Amino acid sequence: MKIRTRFAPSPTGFMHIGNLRTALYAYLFAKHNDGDFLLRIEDTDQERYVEGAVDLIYRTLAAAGIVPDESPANPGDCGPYIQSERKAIYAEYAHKLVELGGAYYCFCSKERLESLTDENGNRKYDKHCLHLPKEEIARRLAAGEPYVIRQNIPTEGISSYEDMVFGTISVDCKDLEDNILLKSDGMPTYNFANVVDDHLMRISHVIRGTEYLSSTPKYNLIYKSFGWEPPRYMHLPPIMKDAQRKLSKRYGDANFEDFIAKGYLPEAIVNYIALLGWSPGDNKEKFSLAELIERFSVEGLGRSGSIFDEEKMRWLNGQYIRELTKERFEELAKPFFDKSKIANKYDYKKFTALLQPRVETLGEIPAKVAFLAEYTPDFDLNLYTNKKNKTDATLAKTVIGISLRLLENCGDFDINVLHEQFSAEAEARNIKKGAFLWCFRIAITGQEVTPGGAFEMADILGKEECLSRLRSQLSRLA
RNA sequence: GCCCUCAUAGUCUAACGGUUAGGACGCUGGCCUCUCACGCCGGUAUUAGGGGUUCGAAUCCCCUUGGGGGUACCA
Repeated sequence: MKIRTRFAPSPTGFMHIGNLRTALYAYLFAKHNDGDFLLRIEDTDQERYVEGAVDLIYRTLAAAGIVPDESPANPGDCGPYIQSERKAIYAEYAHKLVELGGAYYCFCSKERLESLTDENGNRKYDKHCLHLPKEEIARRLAAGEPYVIRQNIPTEGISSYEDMVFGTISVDCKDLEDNILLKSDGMPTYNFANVVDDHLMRISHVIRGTEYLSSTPKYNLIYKSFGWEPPRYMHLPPIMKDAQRKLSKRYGDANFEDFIAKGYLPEAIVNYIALLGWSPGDNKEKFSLAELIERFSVEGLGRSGSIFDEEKMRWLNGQYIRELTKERFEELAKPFFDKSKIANKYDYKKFTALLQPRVETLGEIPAKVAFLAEYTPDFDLNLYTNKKNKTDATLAKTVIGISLRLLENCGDFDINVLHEQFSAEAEARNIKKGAFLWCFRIAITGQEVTPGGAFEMADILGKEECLSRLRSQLSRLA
């Protein structure tokens, strides 16, 4: 039998890292086994539907490199792939399930349901409508009375299954309730839709979050009533924001698009989340999507929740940035330069070579280059003092004088040539190279820390700017 | 409350009865070096607690504690 997995999000908002990871694992498992991966939209709760959410799901999967074999946009033979468009299918199967004895009509009012609440605030449906006479049911149905269809859970017995991650899960039927399968608006609940769809779409392995771990026996009872073979299950532990809170869609925690906007690379995000809850078994940390498909295994899945750690993802992202070709980095960095204070000033390309080993996310670029636009000649003179290189303002004055003369007399503004001239001059004057360059760099940047050395800074600034800055410094040191 | 479930450093994880408990992030010391960064070398820190079983337990069993999930006309 062909392996078929699915990602079945409900379009209710952001795609956070947890949702993406579920999709990723379902995709990896399918592809590792030469199977199909499908996308199904679970929009049976119209109240929670969020405009644009479906689009976001497509965009996110695409950015992550996850391509569904079947989806609403690219249907196979199991369509429609949007649950709200499958209403008639659910109704048909719900009524069939009633005939099979696995479900029954319920006409109970909200008030009656509420009256079932006990002193502890717990409520469990009492199967009242299960015992309604056939004729009464037919009459009320014919009269157009609103109804729901409930699952008829056996009053005794144990339902269990073998989860591929957690092992045997057993639940006593008496702890289960006759849940609503088909709502009064004719829409199915998740409890029913997931069963019908997974069966009809020939899903072989259901991969989803642990929130369904203990309700799966209940779903298997439905498969049983229909006489269907249930799929295999892999439940995934949650990704946490901290020790006690799950990542939340509602608050936009750790959402994919935000990370992209902050300058994370999709490959790095995918790599990071793949390792959040799955281990290859060895110490390898960097994986391309293709390698993940190759290596993915159920044995590597963990059973406890994992806290999302942006620090580590940032580090991984840095690794990816450093491996980018120069051209690719320039391309990716450009929008961030355009957003910075030096937008359209200086030569971006001269800067990208300096920045590539110095940023872990592209979003750090604007802050790293801002100083160029913020030069003020009256910066703190103490910057000229550097213990290790034994420099101070007095030495700086000498160095600036020499530098100015060299720069004024140079023909081409070639930093390699200048570098030699500066070195020779420093040596002749018995000034240590480190000291010389420290003073020079401070003079032209006004910054203690710069993303690059003195000559690299000079190269970016250009001859005229260097001259003007050096002159301003010479005059204040005079 | 009841049911399901989880538990190795601050974080992600390896070990599937026998290792000085391994790797990574973080933090930190050093090297490199014109500052910063990259890179390289080193260090720090872990089996939640208590009982068993066993020659031997992070690993198996029980209890406790703590965490997560479910208990909806949400998914």
